[in-house]
Amino acid sequence: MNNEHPPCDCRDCKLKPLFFDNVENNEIRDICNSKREESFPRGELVCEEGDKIREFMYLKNGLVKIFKKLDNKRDQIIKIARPFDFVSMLSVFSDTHYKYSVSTLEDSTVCYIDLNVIMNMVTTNGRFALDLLRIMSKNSDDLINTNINISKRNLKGRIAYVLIYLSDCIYKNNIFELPVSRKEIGEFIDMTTENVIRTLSEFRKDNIIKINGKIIEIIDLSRLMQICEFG
Amino acid sequence: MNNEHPPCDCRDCKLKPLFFDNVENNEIRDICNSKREESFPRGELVCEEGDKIREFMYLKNGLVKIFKKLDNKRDQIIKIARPFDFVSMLSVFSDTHYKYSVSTLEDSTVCYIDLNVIMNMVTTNGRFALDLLRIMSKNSDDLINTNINISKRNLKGRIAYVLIYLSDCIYKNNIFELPVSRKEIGEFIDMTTENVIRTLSEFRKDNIIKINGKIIEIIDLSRLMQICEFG
DNA sequence: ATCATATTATGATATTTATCATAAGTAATT
DNA sequence: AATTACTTATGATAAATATCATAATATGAT
Repeated sequence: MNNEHPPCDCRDCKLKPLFFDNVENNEIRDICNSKREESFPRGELVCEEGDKIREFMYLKNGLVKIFKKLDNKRDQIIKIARPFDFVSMLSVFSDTHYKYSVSTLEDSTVCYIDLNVIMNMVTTNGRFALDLLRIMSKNSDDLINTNINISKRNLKGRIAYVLIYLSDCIYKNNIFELPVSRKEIGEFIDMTTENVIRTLSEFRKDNIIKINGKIIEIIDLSRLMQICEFG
Repeated sequence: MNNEHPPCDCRDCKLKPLFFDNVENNEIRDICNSKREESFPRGELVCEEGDKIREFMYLKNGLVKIFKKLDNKRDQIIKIARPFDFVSMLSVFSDTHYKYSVSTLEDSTVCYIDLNVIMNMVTTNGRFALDLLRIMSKNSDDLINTNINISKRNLKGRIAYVLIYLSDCIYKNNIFELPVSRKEIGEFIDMTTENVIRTLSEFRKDNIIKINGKIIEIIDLSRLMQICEFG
């Protein structure tokens, strides 16, 4: 047995169903042998737009934001993603360099797989190729939907939308700690920082949420859903 | 020779480089035998959100809009696409029903290919699979970029952006006929119809463009580019 | 040809949202 | 402990954008 690699547990990886459901054991071995894991504390840059794409990467645990620089003062956050939601496929198959930056919003672990291994598997394992196509297709749809959901809403509706998104999709709890600053919320849903703060304050005054720094508690969900729906 | 099918010319299709560069002659024959072409006059619905996806389709010539219903009064236009820009891959690999509607903005021809033939080719021809992944990846990137380009601009900047887009990318001419109504422009770049009309009128008054119904002539491109850049 | 309907157009006004100013609280650094 | 920079907070004001009203023109249907 080869001891140069860490004990291989890819076969038990909880992300396996994401793309490796249709991957044979010998292929899994290839992946294990070439994979590399890296842990990042909260607030760290995982990759930067312009960087050369060297590996296929996916989020094993944690939370990240995917964003693009607009100017010195402001980024555009494209997506806030958890494991299963994020794989670096956006540019991998169409470009040699990243078009977006990724940084961690919580302590996170990223798994890197040799690009050639992935490419090779696409060409040799048809079901894996179809899985990748399915995931990319899903990603695209999600992007489109998120964009529509944001741009069709007014400011109150947008804040309601993110709060429900964080509560429902990310933390599955009506009380949670914001993983981002007010400024970043604005960069995600196209608002100024002041208006993010103001709108949150209004919700607090109207007893829809409680605010304690970054801790948010949703205390009137039905009202919040109503605002999300009708602005 | 089998005369049940029309003379097969897929090998000469100008769209071949889009995905069939890496497809062998016998596979091209399969495609030819199962393909079907349909012509639509301007303003026709090609598919509607909710429809069952029966075939893989791509635009052979013409111009289409891809959109989603927001409510009775208003759609969201996601993309205005020409051949090479449009293939119905958005939902094909992740869903059984269309998530978006497509309708023609100009007389158009759509080519339909049996989904099973495509799926089968993905699993048997690795380079074709990689080509599809590359195209989907490119599509995603384009979507993200367009969205950012629209949302970061003010109304004048948005109108300047579409005019330049139509002139540069679609018609390659500084004089062209708008393929869409003012309302549709608004549905694409998130403005009210009135403001689209008003802004176009302003540009006319400032001698940046000439307007004659749907005919637009850009007479001061550098000024328009400046507005596009700085709003 | 006529009627109904949608599109283009413009002005007045209301609403929404951004900007500017100021300040207090937090976090990081020296 | 002091300094600096960043975040949160709030109010006042300006600017951007939407809404409402009205009309002329164009388009499609009968």
